[in-house]
Amino acid sequence: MIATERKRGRPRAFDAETGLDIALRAFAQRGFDAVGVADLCALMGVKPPSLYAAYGSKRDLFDRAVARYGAGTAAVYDAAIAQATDLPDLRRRVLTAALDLYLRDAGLGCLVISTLSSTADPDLRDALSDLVAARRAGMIARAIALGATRPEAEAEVMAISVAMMGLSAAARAGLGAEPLRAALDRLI
Amino acid sequence: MIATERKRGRPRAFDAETGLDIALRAFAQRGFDAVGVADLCALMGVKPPSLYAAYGSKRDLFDRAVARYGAGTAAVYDAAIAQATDLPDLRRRVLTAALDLYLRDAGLGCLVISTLSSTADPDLRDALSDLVAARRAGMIARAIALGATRPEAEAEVMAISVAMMGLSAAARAGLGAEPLRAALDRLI
DNA sequence: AGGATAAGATAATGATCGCTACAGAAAGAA
DNA sequence: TTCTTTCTGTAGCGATCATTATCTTATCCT
Repeated sequence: MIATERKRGRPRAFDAETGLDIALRAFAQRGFDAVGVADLCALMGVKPPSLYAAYGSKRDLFDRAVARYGAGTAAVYDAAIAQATDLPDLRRRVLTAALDLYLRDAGLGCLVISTLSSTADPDLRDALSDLVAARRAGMIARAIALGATRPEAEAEVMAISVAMMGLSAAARAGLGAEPLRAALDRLI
Repeated sequence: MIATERKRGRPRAFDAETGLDIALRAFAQRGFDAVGVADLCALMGVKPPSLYAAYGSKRDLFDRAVARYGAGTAAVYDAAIAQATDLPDLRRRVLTAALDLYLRDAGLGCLVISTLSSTADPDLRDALSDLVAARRAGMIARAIALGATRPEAEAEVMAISVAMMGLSAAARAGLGAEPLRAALDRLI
């Protein structure tokens, strides 16, 4: 633990990391647009000026939540992709890992996908779309490394991506774990 | 054509059916929440009081759009379900029919699924969720009639439903027709 | 023409949005 | 203590939300 030097001025009365987790949960559950600053403040037990001093803006807070989400899930996806032995195995590993993530915390779905398909902000959609495209690119590269042709790889990864969008939406819609796992078994 | 009896009072300056189509497009493209009454008025070339006089409320207008959408798509899905000969054929017929619908008009996605996964209104979500559940129930009944056990039928229909959610989200995200068709081929 | 009826536009309602000016409070530094 | 720095709460900003009261305009019926 780095010796947190005592800072000058009045100390913050809440933990910024805890607040970020709370925001991440709220954003994943209801999407960026549906979570108001007033909601976030109520959940964190904080007034708007404190939230803005700590995080900048609602969008900045969301971006930090996405970064945290990505940091927490990258290892899972990277491992699934790296360990895949062929195209069907890639699909199976990625989709089962994704569904496990989506079902955590009573079915939050994917923060990125959920907001991508629910926000009205074009800038935000573009940014999240880039994230999804980057993840797809990584899977395509791996599929090609496993011997697939580029068209094959692109089609397979698009199929995986579509399935992920469906699983995220279904998990967030409240569909239970067992039905979704049974359904996923049939998509693999 | 029924002889539209001349009504008393000042005649309406716009066509309510055309306006409903415009609203249907806007709702399917951007979701219920993201389309404001001001947007609808601008698209229809109408002022708010006229819109409210013609349709009641934003929610009423949306409900009428959903009814219209359902009336326009029910035949397609009913045919796909009725013509299916076994479980794989049911999936193939329903998903290809769905994707064709989703790709119309530069990728509107499904009005019901798009709004279901983007609105913050719990009442609206419940109503749309019931619509989706009803469609699933129809498919499950057909699957059982085709010889599947109930668990089999439920799992297969859930797989179809998850794929539909993914396809709708993907189409609305702007992914092209050919990549999506290639991906769908791999999910069948 | 004159009255009845209904749709038009203007303009405003209260509520909520993301965000912030301002002043008071709590800490270290002098 | 007094100064400086940084956070906190109050209270409110302008913008936008869905919705509507009011008045004017256009048409039918007598």
